[in-house]
Amino acid sequence: MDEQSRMLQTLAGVNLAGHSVQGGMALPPPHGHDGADGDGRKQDIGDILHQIMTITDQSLDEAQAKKHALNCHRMKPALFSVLCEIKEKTGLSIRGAQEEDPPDPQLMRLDNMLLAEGVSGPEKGGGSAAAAAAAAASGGSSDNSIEHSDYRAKLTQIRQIYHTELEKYEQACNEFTTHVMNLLREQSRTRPISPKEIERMVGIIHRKFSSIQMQLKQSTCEAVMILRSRFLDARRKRRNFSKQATEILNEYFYSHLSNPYPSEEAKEELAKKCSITVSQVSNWFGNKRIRYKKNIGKFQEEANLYAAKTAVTAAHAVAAAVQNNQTNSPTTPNSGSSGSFNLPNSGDMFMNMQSLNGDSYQGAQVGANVQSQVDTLRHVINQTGGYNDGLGGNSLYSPHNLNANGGWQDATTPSSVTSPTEGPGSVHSDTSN
DNA sequence: TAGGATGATTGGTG
DNA sequence: CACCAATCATCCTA
Repeated sequence: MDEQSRMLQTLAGVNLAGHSVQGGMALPPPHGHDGADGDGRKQDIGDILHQIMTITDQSLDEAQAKKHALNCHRMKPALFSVLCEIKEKTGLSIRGAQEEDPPDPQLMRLDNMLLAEGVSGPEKGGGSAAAAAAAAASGGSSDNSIEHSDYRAKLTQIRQIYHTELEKYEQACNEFTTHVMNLLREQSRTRPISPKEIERMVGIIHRKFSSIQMQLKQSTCEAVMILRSRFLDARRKRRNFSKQATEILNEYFYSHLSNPYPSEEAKEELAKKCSITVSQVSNWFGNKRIRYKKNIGKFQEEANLYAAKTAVTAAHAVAAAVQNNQTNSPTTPNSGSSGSFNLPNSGDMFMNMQSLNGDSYQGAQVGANVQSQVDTLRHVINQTGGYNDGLGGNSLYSPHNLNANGGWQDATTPSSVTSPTEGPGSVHSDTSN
């Protein structure tokens, strides 16, 4: 143990003793005398250390004055060199303890996500990928643009908040780092502080701030996730179909009440006509079948309404077809014998009626369905007698096609005469219910 | 604002 | 895989 270490130990002992004795008492007056003897020297050093220890208790001006006094003290160089030596020894362990900080995987994940969501990264077109994903997920309905602009607006809002906060954090981090560096530089006059140490301290500060940044990124990610789920969850953004679409679907449903299972082609056509997706058509029919079956009475009026509509349409169709027959050909292609609905194309009365009305259902064959339409018309007209007591169960669209189990009867077997539109041959459903 | 209407989802079935 | 039945979540209207 060298002379300086011994001195330090002595100093420490004096300091502790002095501190414990003096406690919170006022500082002793600064010593200006020349401590030639050992006791005086001890006292001197004790005072210095005491001043260091109590410096935090003092006011700023007082501290500055004391600091200045310390810096100017004749013992300062000696003390400084002692501290340098100690630092040199402990410095190794500090350097050894300095860990390389690899990129935080979680932070990387958050960064990637924010980039993917368009929150971070280039400003222009931010979130367009997410919006496109939203478009794909929502089935491409017509009001998507409104949804997307809303989504984008909210995303922009999040982005702005994120960037503002990030900027604030960075600014605060820089300010704090500068402040700490100034402090350290200032302190380096009294105690040995190497540039490496300052660097290390800056590193610590940056790590602390980056952990705050990570929290910011995390909460931003959460906000984006909530936004996404809100916009992508179809349940949340449920929109009623347009009146026209509902009309078209209902017309099909009630005109195929004996077997309300549209084929894949029919679904596609309906989807096109209603500007909805095929799966929406399937959903609609699924819901409609269930709800109709559950509460037939409730749907009676609706059924009658659409039956009347169908009747009018059918009348027009028949008139047109008959006229067509008279003027063009004595025989109707594909019409088959009376009562035969074995139409190769569709047998889909509704579809063909639509065609006759000038709509563009593909594959419709006017002549092929004359018989079916005539039958339909006949059924409808016959049924009008039951209209008055519709609620009595003898109405236009009695659910005679529902079997005992509550399911629709197998349409391949002749169904109830109350079926207004379809004969056995008209089955075209994609199901075997 | 309550309650019905309605589109979508989920779990089970054949 | 299509369908049923139940259920959810939102819309709409009195």
